[in-house]
Amino acid sequence: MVQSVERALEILECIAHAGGAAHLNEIARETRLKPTTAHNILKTLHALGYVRRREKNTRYYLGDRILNLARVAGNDSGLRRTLRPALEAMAEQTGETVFVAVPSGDEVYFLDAIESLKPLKAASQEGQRTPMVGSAIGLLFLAHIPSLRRRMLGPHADRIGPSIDAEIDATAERGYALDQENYLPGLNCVAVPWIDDGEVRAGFGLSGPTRRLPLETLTELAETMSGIVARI
Amino acid sequence: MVQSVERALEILECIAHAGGAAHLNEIARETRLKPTTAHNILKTLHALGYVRRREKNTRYYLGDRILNLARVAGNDSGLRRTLRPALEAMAEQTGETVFVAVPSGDEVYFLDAIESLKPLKAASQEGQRTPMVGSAIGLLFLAHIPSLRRRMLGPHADRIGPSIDAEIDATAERGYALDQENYLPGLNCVAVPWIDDGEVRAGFGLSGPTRRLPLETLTELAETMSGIVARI
DNA sequence: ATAAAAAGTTCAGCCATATTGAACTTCGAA
DNA sequence: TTCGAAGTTCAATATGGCTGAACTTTTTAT
Repeated sequence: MVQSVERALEILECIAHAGGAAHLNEIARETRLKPTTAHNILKTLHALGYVRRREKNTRYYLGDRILNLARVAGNDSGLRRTLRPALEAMAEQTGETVFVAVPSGDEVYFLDAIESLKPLKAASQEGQRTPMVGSAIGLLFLAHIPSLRRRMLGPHADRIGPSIDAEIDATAERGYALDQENYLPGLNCVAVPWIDDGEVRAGFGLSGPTRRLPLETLTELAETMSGIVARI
Repeated sequence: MVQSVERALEILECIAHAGGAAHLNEIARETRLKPTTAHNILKTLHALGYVRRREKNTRYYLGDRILNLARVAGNDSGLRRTLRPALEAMAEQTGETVFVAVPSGDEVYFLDAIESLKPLKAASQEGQRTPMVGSAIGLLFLAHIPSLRRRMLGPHADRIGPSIDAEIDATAERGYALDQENYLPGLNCVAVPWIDDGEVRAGFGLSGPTRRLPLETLTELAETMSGIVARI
């Protein structure tokens, strides 16, 4: 492991996590680097265009050059377009709030969503991010992407939550993920994977009030959703 | 400058440049690194999720984690939506092929375009990339973004083309960029900047056959386009 | 407006760390 | 199956990055 590479990327993620802009000391604290070291790396990132600064304040911003890589690495809008019909089918057939999410580093990113039309409904989280641990959709990714699981949990899985490892195993076993009021009391979720070219590229989720979605209903919905996904 | 950070990013750009996948030796050759060094850095990038590998072959691919940063750094679709009306106005008022482009690292990226309806027209380059040097739109960015100019040309500007420095100065002076058959014989272009919050975020370009677009017409078009941009 | 505090930047020396080449293993073409 | 090419590991070494102290700039408080 090349130390400074790891640190540089940690700094970039740190700025991203702070919403795209951060102060040197903020970054240094967050990454547990000495301010001087953080400064050195930021200077490099700045010189290369991956980080920028504005006249007004002393913050460090993420630079456009990152988009250079992203445009090749993958394109969200293409993916969204591909999956939209399936999402619409799910919304129609289930009547609940449904969404598409992708693993984005150590977090889950909500790519697209359709809200239920019912008076009591789960909110769309389109454009938001959520930690991997603690949601059905995150569980889904952890269960299907071994490298992610290794990176996130490693040997000290228990620190995050007891039984988390067992939960992931159960999810992997049954193929889809369930969340019964873990993410939020009163809210239940199911999530099924979209597997393309042998790997999980995205996940479809459905959430709604517990009263409408008992365990039995959730498992039925998982079947319905899997059926739709299979036809993509 | 932290050397290994620079190298790591150069490697990522190298993979991106190769279309998203590359062999170790390819990367090592391109970046002028020893294969072992490249391997070390790639191993780090791989462990962190910025680079991935597939079972089938030994190539290194760009990983999804980069999108993590890109989602915060900026979003092309938002920008495109903002600029679309202006682009449509230009298409209507000029009748030529018009486009929106952004600086993307050391290259120009074509974000959006509307093709002329005339029988002889410039092609849309939407989604493509082009070097900074050699096009009106690139000239525009070089003239308006000092840091970019420094990075691209540095002290040895003459190596790239004679008089390139003079051309950039002239572009900066008049505010918009011109290309008379430099990019392609028979093709003329104008490009005007969109300045937001004190900095160039994108550029609007127009191109068409030389016969329809003599110098005088080009300067008039620059006025027209600037007027439209000012109203964004 | 001024001063004090906080934040950011520069620098030179030292030691940890990345680099290196050589040896080894795996992959892929013939 | 063989052979050449591509990828990976390892230990030694020198390089390059880290560090703290001193300095400058920016921000906040009075």
